Amino acid sequence: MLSNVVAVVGDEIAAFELGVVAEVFGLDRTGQGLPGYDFAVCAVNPGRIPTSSGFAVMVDEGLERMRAADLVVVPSWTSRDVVPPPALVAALHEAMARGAKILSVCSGAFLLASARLLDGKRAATHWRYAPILARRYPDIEVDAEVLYVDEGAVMTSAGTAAAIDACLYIVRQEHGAEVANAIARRMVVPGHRHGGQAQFIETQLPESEVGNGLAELLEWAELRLSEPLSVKRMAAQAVMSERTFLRRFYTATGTTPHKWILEKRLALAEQLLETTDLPVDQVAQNCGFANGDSLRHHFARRRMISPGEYRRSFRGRLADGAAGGRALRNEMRTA
DNA sequence: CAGACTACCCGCCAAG
DNA sequence: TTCTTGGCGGGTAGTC
Repeated sequence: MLSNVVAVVGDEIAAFELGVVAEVFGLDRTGQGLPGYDFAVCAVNPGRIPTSSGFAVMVDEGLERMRAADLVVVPSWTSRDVVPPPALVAALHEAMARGAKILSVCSGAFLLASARLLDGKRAATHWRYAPILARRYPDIEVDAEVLYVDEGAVMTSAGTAAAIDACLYIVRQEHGAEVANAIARRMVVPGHRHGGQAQFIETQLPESEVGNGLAELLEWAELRLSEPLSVKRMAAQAVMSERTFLRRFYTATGTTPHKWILEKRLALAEQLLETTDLPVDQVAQNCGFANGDSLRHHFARRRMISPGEYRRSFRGRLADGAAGGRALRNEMRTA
């Protein structure tokens, strides 16, 4: 039975992700007949820790607090490009060996991956980071389409709000659906959400306005940006004639399929340029551009800058890893 | 940069 | 009658 829950943070806190964990496990609901948890937040370096949202949190506990935990949660991990502190990795291994369950949220999967806790396992992370995680750790089977993955001892969940689903899932396993649903009601969220995180990929218009069965197709296409996406193929996927598809597409998105895909591919290219050192030709391939020239052509035309310049200016502005992580997460939050 | 080729996509229009 | 569908033509844009 999980009764002692510890959220562990690095040198920067993702406020929402930590907040979700604290809301589910840290709030005393025993007065309403719901289970109580001994909840704490601990830090690699205790003290005043800034959040990515402009305010700071006081964390008193250090890593030794993890020794009592039945469940260790990593709500996010700031420095995805930096080797994590050995003491933190050791504490995670110790917790795992002791039989504690470990849960990561969003970019927290990078910490677990770096600590080699995900080797040979399936894992989830925010959809924007999934390709990066998969590339960096070929041994991990990254699933970009689910809200969370339960591998028993280790559990990973997708971006931001998927933390709610993952935490409630844990409660449901321990205490049953009734308890989990009661907590969900208190939080005013659905007790159990179906579907993958793909449903949160930003679309041109609110989903309610993307009718005509186009919403599914947009999701489908967005997950396949690296593949050839002709009008013919998409129309077939949407089970429509090409002419009707074009009309409905324009009605739903306000743009044409070709322009929509181009914009999505450019956005993906920007992300890869910012967060990886892949050569431009490789970035182009991963984004569905025929070659580097094609990417450079469209990038220059729509962004008024070359891919190389874009990468240099981004890296120049955000030289240190922490600032880069903050910018990425802030950008993600607007998605 | 040029040229051939291909795909896109939008007006038009007949059919349901 | 009004609306939607879907085939066709061909100018334009993208690809090689």
